[in-house]
Amino acid sequence: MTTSSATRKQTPSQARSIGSIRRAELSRAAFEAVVLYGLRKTTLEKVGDLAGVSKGVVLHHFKDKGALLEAVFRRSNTLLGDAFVELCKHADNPYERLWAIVVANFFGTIFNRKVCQAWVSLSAEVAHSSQCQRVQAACNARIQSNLCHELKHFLDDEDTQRSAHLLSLLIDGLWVRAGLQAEPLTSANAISDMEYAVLKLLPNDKQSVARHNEARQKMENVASILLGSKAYTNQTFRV
Amino acid sequence: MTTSSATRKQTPSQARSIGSIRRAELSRAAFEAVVLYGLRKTTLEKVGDLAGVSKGVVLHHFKDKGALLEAVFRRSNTLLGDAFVELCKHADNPYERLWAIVVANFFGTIFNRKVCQAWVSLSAEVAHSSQCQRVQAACNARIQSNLCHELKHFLDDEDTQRSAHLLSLLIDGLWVRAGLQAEPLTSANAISDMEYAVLKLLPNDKQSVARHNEARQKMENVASILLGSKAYTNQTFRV
DNA sequence: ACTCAAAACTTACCACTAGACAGTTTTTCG
DNA sequence: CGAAAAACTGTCTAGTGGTAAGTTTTGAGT
Repeated sequence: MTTSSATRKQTPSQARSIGSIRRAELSRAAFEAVVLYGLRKTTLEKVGDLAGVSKGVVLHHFKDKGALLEAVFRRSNTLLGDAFVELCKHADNPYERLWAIVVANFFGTIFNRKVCQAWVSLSAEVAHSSQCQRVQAACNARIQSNLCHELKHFLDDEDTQRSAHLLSLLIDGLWVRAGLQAEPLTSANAISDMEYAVLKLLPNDKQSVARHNEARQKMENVASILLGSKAYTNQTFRV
Repeated sequence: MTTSSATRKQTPSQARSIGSIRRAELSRAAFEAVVLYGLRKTTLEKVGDLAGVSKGVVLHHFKDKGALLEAVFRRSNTLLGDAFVELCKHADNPYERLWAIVVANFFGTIFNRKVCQAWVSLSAEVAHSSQCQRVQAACNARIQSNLCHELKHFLDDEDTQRSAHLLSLLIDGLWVRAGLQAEPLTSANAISDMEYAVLKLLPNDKQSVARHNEARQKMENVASILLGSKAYTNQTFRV
């Protein structure tokens, strides 16, 4: 009773407080602003405008600009993680789960020049916040753990660790490139690069290659249905 | 001030104009500022202070802050390239030249948390400038071409291209990680990751492994002598 | 040595931004 | 209802990027 008095909000149908809703709106608007204008030209006022409120409101919900960007960063990573979880529900074996990870990271809706640029900006911006370093570390650890969980079906312990690490590095590399490179880096290209790496790191006899191919195509299909239908585009990373 | 008049004296052997000297000084100071304070807190005034001049001077030599950061970016990439060229002079075969590329990118003097953080910040900042996109593209092309030139001794054309691409992606990934990760990523770790990748992508029979190992150690030695002695540390990326 | 124009530099200034703050409206709940 | 908490607004300040006008230094031509 006394403990719950801290969170005094209790609208039975709506669990979230207005504050948390606003914070979500604002971090979404902030991400949009970074995508639209670039980090350097993203001001609190523009974020407020995009959310339909005044600049002051932004600072009322986030103690400073850093905290706002921190929230955006956390939110982006969460969404990326969610995409993987969603995709994983339709993956039935190690091959498919492996490709669920890859496809979740590179599917067209969230993998494009502007978004990757924003991601790089945010990462750089947020690097001094120890809070965000933990988020980032947790995110990397999660991806790596997910990769390990699947790769161990194909490799021994030592190689599983190293390969998972390499693949996660490759993912980061592709995101940076996509953000910096002038000519756009398509999802197909990125996934193809990952495929080449996977086939070099894992057993690549004829049968394995075929199963990887099959799994990749299935997850790409699932992704295009899931991310296309579910209004993921409007809700999250629309550009 | 006698000091300022002394610095402005130009010996006939020095062909460079005062302007280009100042620009070099300023871009060096700007890089230092980004490393010290982070991009967000790097102001023209601080850059001026680090270079011992007023803010106005900075804008006199660079039309705006973007142009300054652009110069810093170009300068960094040039220095990285020079390190490779320097190293390459002591490499006598494809193995050693391959490891010259790797070692040049990851040797301790220039590969550390602060510098990588600065690199990521700059990359993100500069992504909108088409001028810098060309610099970046040229830089990537150069690394990839260098890699191809050596890899083709071990692989067919198709695999050479793809492997070179993968390795250059891996380099970017490692730089980003080094910048964002809380716990520092050592040169040894980075080079070890590259080694694992190289051995998976290239022929990895006993003899090849031995020659790679030998080449890696030689280039590491050369690097520690070259970069240590030549005051590279003071001149360029001192932290 | 003198002139004078260009280059280097300084200073004063403007528009805008992050952030603080005090005051006002709206929600929430006893 | 009514008071307290939360949401919100407008205003103010310190700082920042950028401009422009003015001052000093440099150096090439006479």
